[in-house]
Amino acid sequence: MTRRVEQAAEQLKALGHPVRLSVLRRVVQGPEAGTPAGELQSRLDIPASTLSHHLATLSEAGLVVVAREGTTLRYRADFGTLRALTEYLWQDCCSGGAESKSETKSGTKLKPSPCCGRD
Amino acid sequence: MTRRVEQAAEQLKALGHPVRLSVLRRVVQGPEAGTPAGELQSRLDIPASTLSHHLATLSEAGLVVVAREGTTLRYRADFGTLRALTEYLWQDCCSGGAESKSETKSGTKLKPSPCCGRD
DNA sequence: GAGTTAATTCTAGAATTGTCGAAATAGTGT
DNA sequence: ACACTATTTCGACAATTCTAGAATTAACTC
Repeated sequence: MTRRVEQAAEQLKALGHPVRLSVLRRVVQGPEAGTPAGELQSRLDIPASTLSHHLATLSEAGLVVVAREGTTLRYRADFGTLRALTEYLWQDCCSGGAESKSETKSGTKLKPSPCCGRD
Repeated sequence: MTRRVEQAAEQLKALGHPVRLSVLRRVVQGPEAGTPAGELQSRLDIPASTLSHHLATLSEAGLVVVAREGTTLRYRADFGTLRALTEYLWQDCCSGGAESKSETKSGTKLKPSPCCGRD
């Protein structure tokens, strides 16, 4: 159980909630400078305190970053973290599933995931 | 809050636990026919009932598939689901973070995620 | 059918998470 | 300092999740 596994699990868990996943999507698609918490709140239509709690979760997991601008707080995605997580997931868990989308030119059913033996 | 968001959240949540993430890694790297629950159990060194619970969670989320072979149950990864999830995560949440890895030939900081307006 | 092995389901207690109103904090303008 | 807005923190309760021992089911062998 390396540190990386724990970290990835924490981040995946943070994404594992409909509201938080929606928040992330909005934030990713929003302006580079970040999306104000208030805007997220009115779009998602949930109490501010609830949203704030979810934002804190995303933030603690390192998936979003916050910056104050006057009285409003702008949240933006941390693409570095996001990309690293997706890559981890892909490499360690998903790649090699060559069967799933018709057949690859080279033979069928190659052994999955190349990166092994380090957990 | 489309169905897809809910589903992706459920799957991400299932991955959001160190034990389950470890299980998935083992299963992905294991034999195509699937890895026996007992083998997972001895490797991870947790009570069988606890592991069984986690396997059920992964299974309900559609991330793994089970098949009986005599008295043993073999779990294997469902690469279709896994790939779809990774793709979803990448496209909707991560792509566009072009800054994170040096600079892409074409200009800097393009607007993130292409797929919008459907949540 | 009795015995054995593999794994799940049952059950229950502890711990964590989710929700949200009320109160507090931070920043801005007057 | 006061008022106003944006957002968080506090506090409390409900709901869910985690863990693991005990009981159970399933399949095989003799």
